[in-house]
Amino acid sequence: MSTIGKALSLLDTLSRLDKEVGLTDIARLCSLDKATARRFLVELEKHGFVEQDADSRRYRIGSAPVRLARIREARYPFLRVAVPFIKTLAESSAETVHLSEFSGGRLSTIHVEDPPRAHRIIVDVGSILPFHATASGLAFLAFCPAREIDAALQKPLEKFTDHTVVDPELIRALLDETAARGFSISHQGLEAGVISAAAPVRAPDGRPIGCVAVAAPLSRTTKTAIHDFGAQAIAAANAISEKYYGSERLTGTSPKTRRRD
Amino acid sequence: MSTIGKALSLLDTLSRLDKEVGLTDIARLCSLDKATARRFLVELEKHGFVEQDADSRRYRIGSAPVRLARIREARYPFLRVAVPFIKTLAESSAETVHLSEFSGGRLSTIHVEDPPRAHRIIVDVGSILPFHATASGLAFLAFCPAREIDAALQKPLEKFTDHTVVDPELIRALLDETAARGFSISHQGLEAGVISAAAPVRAPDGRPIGCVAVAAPLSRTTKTAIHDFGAQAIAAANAISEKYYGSERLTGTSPKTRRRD
DNA sequence: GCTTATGGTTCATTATTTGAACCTCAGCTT
DNA sequence: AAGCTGAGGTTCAAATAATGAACCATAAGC
Repeated sequence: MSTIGKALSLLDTLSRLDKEVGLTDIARLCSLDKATARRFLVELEKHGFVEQDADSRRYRIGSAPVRLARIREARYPFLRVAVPFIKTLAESSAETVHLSEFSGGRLSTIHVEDPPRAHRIIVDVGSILPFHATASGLAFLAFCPAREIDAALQKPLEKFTDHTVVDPELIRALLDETAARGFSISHQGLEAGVISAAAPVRAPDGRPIGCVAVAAPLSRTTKTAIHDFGAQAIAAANAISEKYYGSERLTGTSPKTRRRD
Repeated sequence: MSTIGKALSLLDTLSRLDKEVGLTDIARLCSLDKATARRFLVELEKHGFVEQDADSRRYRIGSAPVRLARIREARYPFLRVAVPFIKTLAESSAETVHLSEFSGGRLSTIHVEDPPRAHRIIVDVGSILPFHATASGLAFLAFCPAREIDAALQKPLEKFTDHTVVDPELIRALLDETAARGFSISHQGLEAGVISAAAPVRAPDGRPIGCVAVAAPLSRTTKTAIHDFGAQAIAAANAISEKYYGSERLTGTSPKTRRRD
């Protein structure tokens, strides 16, 4: 892997920890030599991507990404456009609704809206959604070109719960079902006791860019209810897509041409 | 410079362009070979930091920073804490108020609130604020350790307008004045016809982390008014600092120890 | 159909990255 | 207090990855 790739992976690793870490820890977590990790951290710090606490000497994500994110959102306001729809859906479903985006080969949660009730599913911003074990992952994959599905299913598939489907052929069946229905269902795929439904937000060329997902406690969720959530997720996802690309393409370059896949 | 540094500089350069650019342009702008620029872009793209438009083949900032920024803001909610104060100040002053943050050796605008009137100063999110030529820059420097002031004044100081002060000794006088008064004034330092006042947001150890600035058209701004803006900027900056570090230090590591400078 | 752009690729040369061993310091144990 | 442990940080020869001139492919303009 290139040096840049390793440094960005370090940054990624750092971002997934829920606390600041020391040099030795981050080096171990990234399987890097301490000296190498340090050089990366120093270089990343120079550019504001990490910060070192003056007292504890531990490292954390810096503020440079905040600047970049604001520029990105000013030009491609995915969150700004999507969040109102997520909010509405969280209210109408009275369950946790989260929005994910595909980036760097993975699907990550970029926004969460909690419903105003005590018993609800907790999803963290920044968490990674495995393709085979989450409603979002399945909804995303189901609308990807075949070769991307193949690639995803060739990787080792972790069994998170007793219910996680890890047989590639069974997953393909789920994907077909999802593609036909327009939304996916994950029945305790990542965590026991949680059921969720998700639908992809798609670019004008059909390629998915992220997902809208509703997550509910299995105990209070009927088959009818989850199908209803799925239908609502489709509606929200399509509304986001329309609004995002509708206003976006005004500044875009050539909306007509269609990529070959 | 290290490879990582060069790649991050490329990312920075890309973020400062107000449109997508092609490979040849970005390579030229970064003084890199085309092949090198391309390898950087591919690597950055793998991690979601840049995106390539499928049609035009041009590059833009990707969505990875959005994820990182949300994690950073969830843990160190500078924007979330600061924005309400900036909004209030924009209303009470009826002028443009912007918030900057020190990151990667530079002071960059991270939020702007426009007042509801037609004739106002425009500030862009992401713009860099030169230390010697802006109210924010002066307010920041004035509260930095002496050696950082020296370092800043040793660099070539660009003369943006006829009024830009570029003599290091005169700037030192402005900094002393700023330190004594608590806020800085920039009289057409960066752009003709604009006057602004700024105050630093400071960490518990006294080190500034960013600035609150009010920018107004010179034509309608009296000396009394600009001093009033300055006083309001101090109040806002202190309120931000208190709220930010007040809640922050609960999860922090060791609030008592004081760094030596 | 030629010219001149563009984006993208190759591979021998070159410069950077790498990491084992090292230092220093703070806290803990005996 | 001496010794130990593990932290962050540094060094420099060896190993590896970055580099860029020259290349190809394609598209637009003439």
